[in-house]
Amino acid sequence: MTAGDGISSKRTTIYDLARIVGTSPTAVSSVLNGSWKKRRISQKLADRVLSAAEENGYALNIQASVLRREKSNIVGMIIPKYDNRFFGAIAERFEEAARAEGLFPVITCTQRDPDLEVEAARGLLSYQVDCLVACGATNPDHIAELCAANGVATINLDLPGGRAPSIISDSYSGALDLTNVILDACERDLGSRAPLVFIGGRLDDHNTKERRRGFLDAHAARGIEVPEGNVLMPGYAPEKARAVLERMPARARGIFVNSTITLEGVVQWMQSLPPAEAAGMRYGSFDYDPFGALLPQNVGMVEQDVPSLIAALVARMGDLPNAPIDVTKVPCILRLPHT
Amino acid sequence: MTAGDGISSKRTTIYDLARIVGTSPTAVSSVLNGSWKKRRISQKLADRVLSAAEENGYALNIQASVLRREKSNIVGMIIPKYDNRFFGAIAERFEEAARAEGLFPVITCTQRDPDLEVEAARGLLSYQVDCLVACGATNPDHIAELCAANGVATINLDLPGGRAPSIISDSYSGALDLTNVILDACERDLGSRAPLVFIGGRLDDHNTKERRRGFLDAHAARGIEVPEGNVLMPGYAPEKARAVLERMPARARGIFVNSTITLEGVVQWMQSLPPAEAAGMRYGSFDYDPFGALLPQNVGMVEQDVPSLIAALVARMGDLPNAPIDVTKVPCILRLPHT
DNA sequence: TTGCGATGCTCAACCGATAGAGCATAATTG
DNA sequence: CAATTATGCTCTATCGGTTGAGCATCGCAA
Repeated sequence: MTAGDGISSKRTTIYDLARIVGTSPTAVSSVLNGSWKKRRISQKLADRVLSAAEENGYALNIQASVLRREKSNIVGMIIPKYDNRFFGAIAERFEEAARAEGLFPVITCTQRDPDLEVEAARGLLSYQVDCLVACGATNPDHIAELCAANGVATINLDLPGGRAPSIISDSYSGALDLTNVILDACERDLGSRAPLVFIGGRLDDHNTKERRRGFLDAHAARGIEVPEGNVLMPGYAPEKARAVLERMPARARGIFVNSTITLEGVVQWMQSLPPAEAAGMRYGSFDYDPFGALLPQNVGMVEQDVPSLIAALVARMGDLPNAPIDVTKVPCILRLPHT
Repeated sequence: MTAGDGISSKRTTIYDLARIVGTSPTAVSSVLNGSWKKRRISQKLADRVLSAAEENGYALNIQASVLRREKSNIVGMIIPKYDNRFFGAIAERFEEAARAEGLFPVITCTQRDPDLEVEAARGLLSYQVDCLVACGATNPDHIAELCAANGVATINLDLPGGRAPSIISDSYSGALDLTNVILDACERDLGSRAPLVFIGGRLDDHNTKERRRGFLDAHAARGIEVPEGNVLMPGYAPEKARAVLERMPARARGIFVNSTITLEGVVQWMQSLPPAEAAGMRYGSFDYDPFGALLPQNVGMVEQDVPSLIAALVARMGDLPNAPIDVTKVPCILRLPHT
């Protein structure tokens, strides 16, 4: 790039191409966006425009394009974190599915911070997203209202809301199955029929509520009473889980862990115990992690079916903006250690 | 929302707010973008505009704003995957840092697919990004050329390139340290001074090359010769690693794993062995994973210092577009099992 | 030879925000 | 009191692409 090479600093526009080819900007635009057949542009002109675009490294200015069009073809997603397999897979699959639909995905992560959630949603609205997916949002209805005020449709993913269609995992059934797996393992391996300990999450969180319900029902079906102190919901953070387990008076035998993030704390805690004591424990966890699955006392993990969740999401996106405000539950996949 | 409520379907614009407040669109715009002081708008009018914006759920139309401005304040990043802690942390921290600088981050993931990488870069260019970060790109120079053609600056992250500044981890030193940790553990725990096995990655990948160099130098410093067959580079995929380990003639005692993704395959393979045999092995891995760190035979992980990488990235972004084309190496953090 | 549709293209307005220039009115100075 | 400066706002063009309307020209049939 030599000095005085003035062209390099400016992007090529359809006006440049029009001048080069000797036609109108309209013709160039219609050739480049594919509407040229409908607009009766000749094949010959189209070819000339395309090769000029190629030669000059033309790149569409989305801003200008979206500004004029009614639909942006941009779909937004807010997601809490990228620090576990579940959300990572959601993000990857969502991008993949959106691209397959000819849409442009923009994902932004909100660190589980309600304020950042709103700020991020507002940011995505600025992009004129056609649709906003609120994944694992702490207050999905607030997001939905914000979007409604801007005429943008929303869908809730992972956590349901009352103002938009929701796609969520069937946490109840998953928890029921997982509880049974852990109870069986405790009986088989440890000869214990003691009630399990439930750890992680918050009671105001829908998934935690459902999983707790499945946890309790599985015990009830066996006639095992669960003392109130066995259900610990100090949030998801590993340190919180660890602290609460350390303060627990009686020693747990079997543990139901509400998320892999919480599981980190549980495993840290177990590794701090005398090995013999830790060996007398079993646990299972919601959400799947390939390394977590390989830990010694882990007897099962419940994997959320991300491909199906995204498929359901895309289907609902097709129905927008008149989709019914309902809740779609997708079954989970129980992953047992392959022995 | 009643029928005939025509307003609900349209987004609020500065023209709407101007009409509501009884002022000009220019005044509204300058109040909302913060330039009102410079433009001598009164505090009184500013307050009225702000409350009207609040009441009407106004959201800026970025497309229009960026179209008019010279800088977009949008920074793009392409990233290979979201399926491990390293890239997850990169994405989270990058978003955080960008926002702190008043920039708008857009990240898109490319599935380690070279074509998708280019397509994604082109997509981000359409957004008029001021700067594009190519993280872990298979062909960073191609991306850099594409961007240069559009007058956009690039920075390489994680993998270096020759046409843009690069911020990478000091893989050589990290690998040297990790190799020593594993060799020590093998000698201490197993009484073995056999050369380790190196597994994962590709030789055309800069990081793999550097780590292999550190691996070999650590052996050389101890006078341990490494047979060529001990260095296995079948890519990163777990299945590839597993397959290649199964085909290995001699049994490994200590293993240097090139990434957590590869580690999945290694651990699967070890769990398929007779437990006594697996117990006689030790390994360490590049990149940190909290569960991976807790696996029994794991004697150490090298964590890339993501906060420092991002800090270096942001510093370089400030120098653009005239930043020197150099390579910044950030030291890694050795994480040992806390005994 | 006129009439009419098909073909191939151009014109002008517009999307929403912004920046420079401009224009009143009020306050201050000589 | 006129001249100047400060204050507070509005006007207009513009970014680049898209869209509906419009305008030649050509071929073909009556």
